[in-house]
Amino acid sequence: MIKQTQKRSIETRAKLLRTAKEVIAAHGYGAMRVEEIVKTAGVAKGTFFAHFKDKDALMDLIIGAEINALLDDAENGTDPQNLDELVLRLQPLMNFMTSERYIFDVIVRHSGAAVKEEIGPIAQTFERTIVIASQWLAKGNFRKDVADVLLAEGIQAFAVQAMALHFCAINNKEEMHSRFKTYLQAWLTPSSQT
Amino acid sequence: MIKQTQKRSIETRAKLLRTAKEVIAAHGYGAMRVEEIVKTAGVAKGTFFAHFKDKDALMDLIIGAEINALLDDAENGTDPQNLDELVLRLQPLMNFMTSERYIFDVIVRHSGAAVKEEIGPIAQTFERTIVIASQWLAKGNFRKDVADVLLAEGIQAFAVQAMALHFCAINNKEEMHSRFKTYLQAWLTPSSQT
DNA sequence: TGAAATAATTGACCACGGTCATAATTACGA
DNA sequence: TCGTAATTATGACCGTGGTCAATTATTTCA
Repeated sequence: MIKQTQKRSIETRAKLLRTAKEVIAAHGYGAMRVEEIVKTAGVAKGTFFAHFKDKDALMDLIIGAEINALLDDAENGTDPQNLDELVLRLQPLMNFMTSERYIFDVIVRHSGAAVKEEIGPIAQTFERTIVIASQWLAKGNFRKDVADVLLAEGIQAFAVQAMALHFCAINNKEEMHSRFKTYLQAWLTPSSQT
Repeated sequence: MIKQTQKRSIETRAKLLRTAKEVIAAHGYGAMRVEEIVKTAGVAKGTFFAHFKDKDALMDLIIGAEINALLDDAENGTDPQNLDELVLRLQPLMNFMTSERYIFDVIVRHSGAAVKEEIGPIAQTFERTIVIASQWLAKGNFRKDVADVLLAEGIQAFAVQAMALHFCAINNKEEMHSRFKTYLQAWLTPSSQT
């Protein structure tokens, strides 16, 4: 049986998404309430859950889209050739991911796919990041004794670590990036150590 | 003004903790309900929140204690001298952390301290892990071109990465450990690569 | 010992995510 | 154009974490 999606349904979904983005723009991600969205959009609460599995799924969608936009930016321009350029290129991404504690939590929760068949938007951006980073590594002036994909996964691991530590009250945004650089220096250019 | 804690209060808190552990033992961490605990313990719901900031704080306490016990085990015996021994020594810890999706989420949420002054139990175990691991690294046959503490932080980052990827339906427990080993090989013994 | 001060407990109440039987709307064949 | 089936929307309702003014228990001290 082929399910026919009615035009009405598509419009409702679009309206919910639009409203969600407005609410988020106004009050931030963590303050987003399903009840506020449905009230603002003028639909019943049940309608929301007919369109999105749960609140987290909506967040996955919206945050995933934001990350993708930032990855688009990161892909533009000449490939980073060294450590500083690499760290700099990833700064907007990490800044967004740490702009709210709630965002970081959602991202970590969705960074691994729940089911093989259905990889969520955020999990897809993680895979995309690996692809992009390993291409940079292949062309740039980095360690060559291990596979680029493995190196890229390491970059991701260190980025998560630096971001997680950022949420200690002691650490600020600047420390996050410099810590990240320290990690990558040891990871990507081991021979350059003194 | 010195706040005096009454004996009654200490007993109530102990009863809540005991009951919580029983409930968890019976149904798992993720299925733990505050309402079930207070009902079983025979106290009002408000009493629970007079003793613990929120449900997460209780989890922080109980899971932190469990991790500490596993770290005690890991500290015993001769220090791991090579990669295989290191990975093997950390297996019980990683197995516990990934035994439930909910546990891993709680751990990640608490791995960074929220406030400088008050570092929670789980965050403390993360610091303790760094100390233990860097001592192993100092004595064992591992890379010496960077500080042991930095290397230890990397181990933690890769462990988290391996555990996060474990929750993809595709990956099983065995893959988690072998993936972890692959990471550590590139991280701890870069010169050994072909 | 009794009354005031402090500590601990209570449970009705709220917030908010999520469910589901029912109703309304739309699509489609005759 | 009507009747029927499929799709979508509705909102009362539930589960559960968390709050707080009121009540009860305990301590202090004259």
